[in-house]
Amino acid sequence: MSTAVTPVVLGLLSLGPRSGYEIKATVDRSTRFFWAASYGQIYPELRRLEGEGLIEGEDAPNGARARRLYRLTPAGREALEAWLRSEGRLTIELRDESLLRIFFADALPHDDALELLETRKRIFEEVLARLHEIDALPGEDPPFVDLVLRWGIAYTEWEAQWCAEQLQRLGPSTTPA
Amino acid sequence: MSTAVTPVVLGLLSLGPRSGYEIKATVDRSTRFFWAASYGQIYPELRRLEGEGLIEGEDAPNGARARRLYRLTPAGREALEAWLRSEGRLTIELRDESLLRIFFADALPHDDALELLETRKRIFEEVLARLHEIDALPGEDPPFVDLVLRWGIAYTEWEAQWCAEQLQRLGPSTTPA
DNA sequence: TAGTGCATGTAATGCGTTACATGATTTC
DNA sequence: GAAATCATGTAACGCATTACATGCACTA
Repeated sequence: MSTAVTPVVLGLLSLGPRSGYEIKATVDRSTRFFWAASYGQIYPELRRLEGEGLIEGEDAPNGARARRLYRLTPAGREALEAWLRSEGRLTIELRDESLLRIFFADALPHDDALELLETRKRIFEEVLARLHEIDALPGEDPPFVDLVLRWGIAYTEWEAQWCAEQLQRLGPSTTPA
Repeated sequence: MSTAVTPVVLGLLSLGPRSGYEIKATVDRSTRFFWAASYGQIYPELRRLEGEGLIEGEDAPNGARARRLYRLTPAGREALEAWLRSEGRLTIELRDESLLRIFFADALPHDDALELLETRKRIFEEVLARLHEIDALPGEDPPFVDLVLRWGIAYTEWEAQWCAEQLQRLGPSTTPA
């Protein structure tokens, strides 16, 4: 499980055979919210994993358009399960520029500082809208895939709610007429 | 505001003069939860900012131990305020391996999948303990610095709570005697 | 026929961490 | 006298994104 993309590739292939392009597309509407991956990582990784026998590729062109479908091998499934069960510290990292601004908001007049909370609220409301769109997409998801989507929605709602509460608490900003 | 460390350095110096070492130490018990910074970024950045006139350094050795204190210049304060008010997309990125595992947990037997939720819960409970320690540290924080600490505690509690609820919902795991 | 989506791939770039080097001071 | 902490700094490395190159297929 050497690189950070390895689990995403193995995991998505555990849900069914896919091409590199489809892996990227799936990442973009699912894991990218908490685990991003780019073409520059995916394609080299697919070849590496094939070389190691964890996945196998099969040419499946659409007409004259080249396309290569990958599927998990039994060894690949074992590697995925081993990763899911492995011990050791899990990376959980956040990089949140909005929060950083709020952290330093004492450098601003009070109303401008509240504006930062307003902005944060708006950001999460926009994310929430996008998550609802994804949720409305047809097709069943496996239970835990769905659970993580629920998490995304609940978390995003919590963030927006938190901002709303703080805005309330810190006094209605002196809105001009 | 060219690099990612710039706002942290300017922001922390807006709270009072500090050395590079102290900036790193402050980051490690405050912003690192949502905005990390390493020596490899901080020291070069301090010199760059001094060259640009946004901060100024003053030698303030402790005995024979070299030490250089930096403080914000008026231009630096303006740059900080400009950044706080600037428009454009804010980076908000999450990298959460625990969530990634839960996302792919359908590959495991149900009880092992629940184990992943248990692990996530424990992780956030540990973070919460560390945040409470930081909270108990003596000294007043500026209002918005404190607000972000409150956010950290509330958010972490929410995460642990969410795990607890899902564990409840998905059935008590068949705990062996 | 022009634009968008499907499909694969890589080179360059930038960014940030890790690890190391050095040395003084305080604490046990 | 050893270990931890204060203090500054950089080189190497790895990782991930960005941008580009290429070409087919479908649709408006």
